[in-house]
Amino acid sequence: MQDEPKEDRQELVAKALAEAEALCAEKKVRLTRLRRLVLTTLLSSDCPTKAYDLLEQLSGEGLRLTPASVYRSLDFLIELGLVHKISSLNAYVPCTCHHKNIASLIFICSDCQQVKEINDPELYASMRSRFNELGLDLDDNSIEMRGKCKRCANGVHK
Amino acid sequence: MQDEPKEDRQELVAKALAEAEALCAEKKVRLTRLRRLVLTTLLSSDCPTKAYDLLEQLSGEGLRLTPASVYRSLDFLIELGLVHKISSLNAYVPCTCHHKNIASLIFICSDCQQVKEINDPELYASMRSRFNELGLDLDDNSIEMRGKCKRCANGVHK
DNA sequence: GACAAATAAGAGATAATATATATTTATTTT
DNA sequence: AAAATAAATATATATTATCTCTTATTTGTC
Repeated sequence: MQDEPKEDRQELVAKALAEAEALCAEKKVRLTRLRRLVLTTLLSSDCPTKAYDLLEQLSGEGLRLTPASVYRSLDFLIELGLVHKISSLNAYVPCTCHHKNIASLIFICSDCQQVKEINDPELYASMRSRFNELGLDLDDNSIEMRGKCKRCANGVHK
Repeated sequence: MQDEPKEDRQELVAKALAEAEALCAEKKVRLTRLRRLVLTTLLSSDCPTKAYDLLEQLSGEGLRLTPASVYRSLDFLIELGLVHKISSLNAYVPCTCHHKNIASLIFICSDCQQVKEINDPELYASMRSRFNELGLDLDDNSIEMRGKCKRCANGVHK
């Protein structure tokens, strides 16, 4: 959503990859070449990426790849919490919470389709407690919502 | 989610249809036969219904029907707010807010997949105001979240 | 009521998204 | 280096959704 610190993109990718490596080591699972490539591609993109776009981009890089392989890698990354699926877009984004294990909300701009992950423990807690009153037990990282991001609300596109 | 008043299902369907008629009249749009059938089918179901299940059910009733027609009807009903799409299930549910124009949250049980629409203006307002602080402007009826419903949290299936 | 305009539905094809299964290959452990 | 485990490939197919063009229906308007 373009309001991150203007740190170099490549640096951010490298940092996120290092975090992913560490997480996989900790969980004793393998960040294989394909999984790393998928994650890198997602991290390098400015917007949610579709499975078949991943397929195409990575195939372009000389890999021989099928949809199933891409989906398996995505599932792995999602399971680990490194990637989120945006159901309403059928697209995927890297997690930006740095694995602090904070439940987050996914905010999707209904104009520009960009995604912002909201870490707001206080808000989350108040939502969770309200749901508990209703007898409902909220899952972590399961909230997808739409609205206008700052830029679009201010009419950037108009 | 099976905790509604034990009013007769058919009565509820009839009531909802009457409300839909009224809404269409007010908006000067047409609740055609197909649209009414689609809505009736959704209202009559205990759980979110998939587009191709609608297709099959309605075809069973002697209609000649294609996917496009079903999707067109769904789009119409969604546009009017009479139906919600559950993106994470690729399925559709009738709106249960009786068109009081109250923004609601969609709660999906991650065990039984049933859907509960939560009308809680206070909670919604507090979320909206928190988002405003972040420069984000929440859309109405755009929130999809998952968790365990009362029954599943209590281990009904165990 | 007859007609033109607007709206909706039907037909048929196809696109986009995702999964299943069996087999092969690669990696880790022993 | 063999066995065990995990991952990837190949191939087929399932599921979800849209496009284009034609036909039917409804809604004013005369």
